[in-house]
Order: sequence, then C-alpha cells, then structure tokens
Amino acid sequence: MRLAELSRHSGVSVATIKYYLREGLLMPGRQINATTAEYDEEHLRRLRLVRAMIQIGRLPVATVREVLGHVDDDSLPRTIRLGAALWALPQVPEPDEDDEYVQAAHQEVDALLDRLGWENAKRLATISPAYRSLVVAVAAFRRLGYGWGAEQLVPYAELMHRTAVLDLDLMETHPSQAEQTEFAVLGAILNEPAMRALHRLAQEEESSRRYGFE
Amino acid sequence: MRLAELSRHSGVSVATIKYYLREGLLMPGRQINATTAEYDEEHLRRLRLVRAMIQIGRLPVATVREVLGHVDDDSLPRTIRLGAALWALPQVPEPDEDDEYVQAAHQEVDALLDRLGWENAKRLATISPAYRSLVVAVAAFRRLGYGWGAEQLVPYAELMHRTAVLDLDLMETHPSQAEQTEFAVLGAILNEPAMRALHRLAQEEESSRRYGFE
DNA sequence: ATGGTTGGATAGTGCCGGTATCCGAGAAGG
DNA sequence: CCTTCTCGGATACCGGCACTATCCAACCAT
Repeated sequence: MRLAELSRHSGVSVATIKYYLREGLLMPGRQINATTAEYDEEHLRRLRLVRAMIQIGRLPVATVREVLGHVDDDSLPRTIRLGAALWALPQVPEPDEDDEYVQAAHQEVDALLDRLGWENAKRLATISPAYRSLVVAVAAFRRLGYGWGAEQLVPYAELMHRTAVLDLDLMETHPSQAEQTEFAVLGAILNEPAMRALHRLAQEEESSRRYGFE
Repeated sequence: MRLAELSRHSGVSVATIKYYLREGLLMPGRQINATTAEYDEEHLRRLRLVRAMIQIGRLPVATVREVLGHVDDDSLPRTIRLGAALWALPQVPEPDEDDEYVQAAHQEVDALLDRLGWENAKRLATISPAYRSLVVAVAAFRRLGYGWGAEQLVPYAELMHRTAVLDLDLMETHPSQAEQTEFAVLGAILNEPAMRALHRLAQEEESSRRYGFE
C-alpha cells in the first residue's frame, strides 16, 4: 500500500497523513526506494486509531503521541502501562491549592473516598490526575454556590464503579495483553464519548418521561 | 463593583473580562458615566459560570454564548429550554451516512434503544445530537474491529439511565425553574468532567484490586 | 524521453482564546 | 484648579494548534 492508497482506504488526506508521520503518530512505511514507501494493514489500523482519538476523543496530537508511546512500550508491566496511558489523557488545569474552595473540595473528595472504601484510589490520590480533576470540578461547583460534596457524589461514584467493573470485564475478554492494553486505552478514550452520548440520551428519555415533550 | 474589582474577585484578568464582554458572554455593567461601569454579584456569578464552562467543560466561546442564550430565554418551556441548551453542547463531526460502518452503527443503536425501551429517545433520534454522537462512536469502534454493539452497550446504557435519574432528582431539589435550568446545564457541563474523573478513579481502584499495583 | 506520480521538506493558513496597547474621560489628592 | 492615576472601551496583535499548499527531485509507466 502506498501513501495515496493509505489515504484512500482511511479517508484521511495525504497531507494529513504526512503530518501524522512527521509528528510521530504513525510509524514510517517500509522504504522501497528513494520515492516510494510501502504501508500495510498495521499502518491503516494505527491511522484509524489516531483519527478516532483525535476526532472522537478530541485528544491533542501531543497527547496522542504520548498515549501511543505507552501502548507500544512492551517493557512496562500491564497496570503501569495502562495507568501511564490513561494518565496522559487531557487534564483539567492544576488546582490552586491556596484557594479555599479547592481546600474544601479536597476534604469532600477524601471523605467520599473514605465512605466508598476506595482504599487504593486513596493511596493514589496525590499522583492521580483523575483525583485532581475531581477536586477541580467539585471546587467549581461549590464556588457557584452548590452544595456539591460527598453526599451527592456517593451514588454517582457507585454507578461509576459498576461501570469500571464492566470496563475491566470487557477488557478481560480479549486474549492478548497487547490487545487488552489497546482496548483499555480505547475504552478510556472512545468509550467516554459513547457514554456521554448515552448519558444525554438517557437524560432526554427520562426528562420526557417526567415532563413530556412540552 | 468595578471592572478591576470584578477581576480581583473572580481571578480572571481584566483583559479577559473585556474579551467576554465583547463576545457577549457577560452582560455589560450598569454604566455610571462615560468611563465607569458598575458590576454586581450577578456578573460575578455569571463570570464564574462562564469560566467553569470554558476551563472545566472545555466549551468553545461560541457554544458558551449559545448555551447562555437558551438559559436566559424565559420565553421557552422548560424542557425545550433545557434541551436547547444541552443540544448546543459540542458535538462530534457529522457521520458520513454512506459509510458502511455508520450504517451498521445506526442499526446497532436502534436495536439498543429498542431493547432498552427508550421510546422517547427513539422519537428524538433523528434530531438528537447525542444519538448522532453515539452512532459515530460505535462506528469508530467497529471500524477498529471491535464488536461493539447493543450487546455490550445495554449494561452501560442502564447505568447511564440510573445516572440520569439521579441528575433529574438532584435538579428537582432546586426551587425555581431558572435555578433548575442553570443547574441542569451545569450538570451536563460540569458534572461530566466530574463523572469522568470518578470513572477513572473507579477504574484505578478496580484495576489495582484485581491486579495489585505491579 | 517524457509526463504524471510519489514521498519528503518547508512554509503558510485559519481559527481561537486570550493579550497588549492606546486613548480620552473621569477620579483623587493637594 | 491642576496634576497624576486609573478607568473602560476599541483595536490590533499573539501564540498554539491542526492542518494544508507548494515545491522539488526521484521514479515509474508509456
């Protein structure tokens, strides 16, 4: 497969593929001679993955590169690789630790983790971007005057835990570890838009059940 | 409160506030004289809301303007207002209806809605952006060779429905309709990052329960 | 041989949040 | 009253990012 064919099969323009090659998102093709390179199914697959991450997952190019780096790195044990890939995902800006709302949010989130019994997550709290994101979101809510704390979050957290159980069950249906890692990353990146969509659909459904269409 | 004070109270730079005023994200202050305008708590609140939507929700400025327009529009009935605000949220690119994966995804999603008994959502299918987003995400998964369809999505959808029930219950605890609408929009915009964070935390928790830390 | 492709390098584009600069009109202090 | 500081508003500009257009030499098909 040559560049133009890769472009046709993927629906991605030649110029864009060249850009991804330059950015290291796509491994170079096998060079046949000075002006021809050969690409295969693996390239096509990777290209589709990259596109999905960028277009559906809205990841910045630099993040895609980082995530792919972890996915490709065979030297790390599974959970590290998975965690590394997931932690590269886009983050909310750093919380300002001096802010009173941020401090209150910290306490709320810690209380939440205690009430849930998420001991492991608590151990990861200081380094996990997810923890920080949650703190930032809770702080924003409270700044706007909503009593958004452990009380309200517990039922959500329990639902999300059940979702995570589904995620990992689904991941374990894949035979090889490489596939599992790719699927887990995909799950985190592509599943989330799908879940967001499902969530909104569910809101529309429930809302029209309660209030009708008018 | 003058511009500089508004800036100090909100932590947003004067230049940025001016930008938001220009863009119509913030209503102009009460003009005292040719060079002074007076802002109040309402402005501060709106400014915090705008910041949260942009920074935490990552909404583009144009979308924020649109969402706020619907929130402020008292002439519409609640569900329309709510729906209009939610539908303005950022969307995935339009699916290419000729694509075979997209067509298969359509069928899967329709089958999913049937199995869930989401009659109302089905009626909204042709116009709901959430429906389209779901189709796009499912198509992307299938293009990558994963059997991602009604079968796998049903348990997720049920969890999301329970989440939506929580959302609306929580919304109904607010007394006025204006507050309810704002809260619903906030829920859709700010709650999602929080849920995403909870989801990742839950994944970390469950993953380390299953596989330990190594 | 020759005209159309090919891959690679480089520079440019369009958008978008946000900044910097400038200005004339008050406000504040003596 | 006069000077100096600060204010709000208009305008031009900036930097990052995801692409895209152009150019060029090498190659392949006729």
